[in-house]
Amino acid sequence: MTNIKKVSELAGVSTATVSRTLKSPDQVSEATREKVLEAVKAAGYRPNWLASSVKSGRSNTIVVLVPNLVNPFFMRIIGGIEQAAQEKGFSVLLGDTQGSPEREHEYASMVLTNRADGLIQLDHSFPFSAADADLAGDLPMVSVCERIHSEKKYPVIELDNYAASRALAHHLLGYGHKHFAAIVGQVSSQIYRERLAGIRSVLQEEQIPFEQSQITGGAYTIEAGIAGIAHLLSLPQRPTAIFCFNDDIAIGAVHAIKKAGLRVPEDISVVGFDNIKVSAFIDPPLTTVDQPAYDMGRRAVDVLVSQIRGEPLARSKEVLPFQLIERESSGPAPV
Amino acid sequence: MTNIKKVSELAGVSTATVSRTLKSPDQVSEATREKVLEAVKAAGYRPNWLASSVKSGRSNTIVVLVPNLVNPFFMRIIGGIEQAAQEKGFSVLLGDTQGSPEREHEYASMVLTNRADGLIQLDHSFPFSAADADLAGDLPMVSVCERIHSEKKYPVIELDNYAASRALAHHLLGYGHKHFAAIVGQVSSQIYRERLAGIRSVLQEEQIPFEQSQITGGAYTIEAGIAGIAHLLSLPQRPTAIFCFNDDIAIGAVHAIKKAGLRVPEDISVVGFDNIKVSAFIDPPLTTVDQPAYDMGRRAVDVLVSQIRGEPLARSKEVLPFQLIERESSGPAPV
DNA sequence: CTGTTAGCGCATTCAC
DNA sequence: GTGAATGCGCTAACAG
Repeated sequence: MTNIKKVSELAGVSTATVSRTLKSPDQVSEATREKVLEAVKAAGYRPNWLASSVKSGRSNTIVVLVPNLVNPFFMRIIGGIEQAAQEKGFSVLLGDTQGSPEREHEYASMVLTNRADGLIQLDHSFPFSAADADLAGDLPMVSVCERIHSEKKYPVIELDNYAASRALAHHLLGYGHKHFAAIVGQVSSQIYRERLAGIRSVLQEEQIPFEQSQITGGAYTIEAGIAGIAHLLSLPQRPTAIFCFNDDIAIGAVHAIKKAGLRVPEDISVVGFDNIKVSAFIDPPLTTVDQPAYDMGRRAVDVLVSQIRGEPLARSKEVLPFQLIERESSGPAPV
Repeated sequence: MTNIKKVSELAGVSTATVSRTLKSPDQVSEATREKVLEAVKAAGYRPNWLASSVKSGRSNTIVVLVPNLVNPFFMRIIGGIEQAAQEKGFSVLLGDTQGSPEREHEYASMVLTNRADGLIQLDHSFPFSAADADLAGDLPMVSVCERIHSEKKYPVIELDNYAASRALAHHLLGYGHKHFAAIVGQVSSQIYRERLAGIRSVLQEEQIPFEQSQITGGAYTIEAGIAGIAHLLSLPQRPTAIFCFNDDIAIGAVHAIKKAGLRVPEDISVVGFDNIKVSAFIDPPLTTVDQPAYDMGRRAVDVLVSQIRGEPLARSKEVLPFQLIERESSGPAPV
């Protein structure tokens, strides 16, 4: 272990001077600076990050809690987080929770133990358990996509889900659809409520019924899309247009519809949310709502870091713009 | 900041006793243990991770270098890494390099500065630059999928690419194909060479020509698959079977072939590598080679952690089994 | 501009 | 079984 002391001896100066040479070179004379830098090089010295962090009390690290690593939508968010974090001198600790409260708790505790300075929550079950009530006290935390259930207000970066689902509904209405259905993701969530409310508001304006039996699903997975179609095709009134609450669900739905011998969009139109990469390349390409995932990640870091620095935050809710991407999985209602 | 001293005062004992109560409770009498634990609870004390790590000199953290977060294959590996790391008490720092040598360098340096104890490389360009020659000296490091170019031998967890591509080639030969092509990923890589060698070996046995003009591509992306098809369809002799070097390329290829008015597999068979989730649900479902990504991640952690602990490693190369998944994107050669 | 001193929070000697 | 003292590696305050 080559430490600062060894370098100081090598350069014939004090350890303080070595430290200064590296942290604030302008406080050191040209001559000694050169001497020190040479010694640093000769010794192959790198300052021990752990030691500096103990002093400052800050780890310049943030934890990202994500329910599922394989969802490309989350990963695009994390890409934005990573980029922004690096620009600000922060590292990213990955917290794959798999939806487990114990794991969430464990990762959240890292902030309490100075292992990290703050938390970005891509899941939405915080505060996880009763055991975390204390812990939730004063954590620097930002939520992406989903508001956090807690007395304390945490900032949130989200999409205008209400408006986005209204846009999708109008898009499908424009094609003359009258029989709708939805395959949703996690039910106990803000997203679920807002998107459903958006759809309902439009259909009510048009006096089109939308019953509970037309809503199915429960997970953001391809399998949920397949199972959802199985259910919906068994209904007495088969829907001609289906809202899928993310693109994975939509991919499963398209797959199942085609497997059942029906066509997309001639028999059934399918629309999704997220605009993941592959959505443009399946058959048919998916009509979906583009979410600026990368930017959401970047903004989350901005907000979190100012929280960590104790700066007052301008607004606690940030709504990013969406974009309706019309592709070929939606079309005129069958006659 | 509630520190160990505050707790010791609250419990009326020394800081050493508090420390012991938490680290090795059996060295403390029942009575004082209870007293201390009560004080810990009352103060809401959590040991400062940074401080303990300075002492031990180990951060129990590993860095994962990944070229691209959106590739679901990598993310499955990282899922395995995360799981195994957590079981062993390690945290995972995410290093999204985007293929940039500067970033790779920066992340690799973290190990030198005690910010992390070791490195898992999912990319394969180490040692990144000349500047890293020193750095490469004695880094605990494991490579997944791809051997590292360096004098020093680093352990590697990989697939038997040679055998896997031979299996694919035999599969296609069994369907009577005689005109082959390949859309490859990164060219300067072990994977490229091994897979191509596997294909070549089988085709040579059958006296089937395989020229350089039948090999195209250069990136592991959907776009590369599309561009590859554009090239291959322009050849005088159109191939009837195409090896894609990952599923993303294959998805692009299938998309482009259908867009050109041809059918998969009736006109052209397409096979991939990786078996990412969505491959089973596109139209047609993809014939591909399943790589045990999750297990690869787990094994990588096993090997890395024993390296960190200074244990001698049994073997420096570990080859995991593959599985040929036959689906509907491959079929009889057109007559 | 530079060296000395002190201390971050904790864990590990070594005494008792 | 417990406490006092020491030091991890580094940086900040204070002298000079």
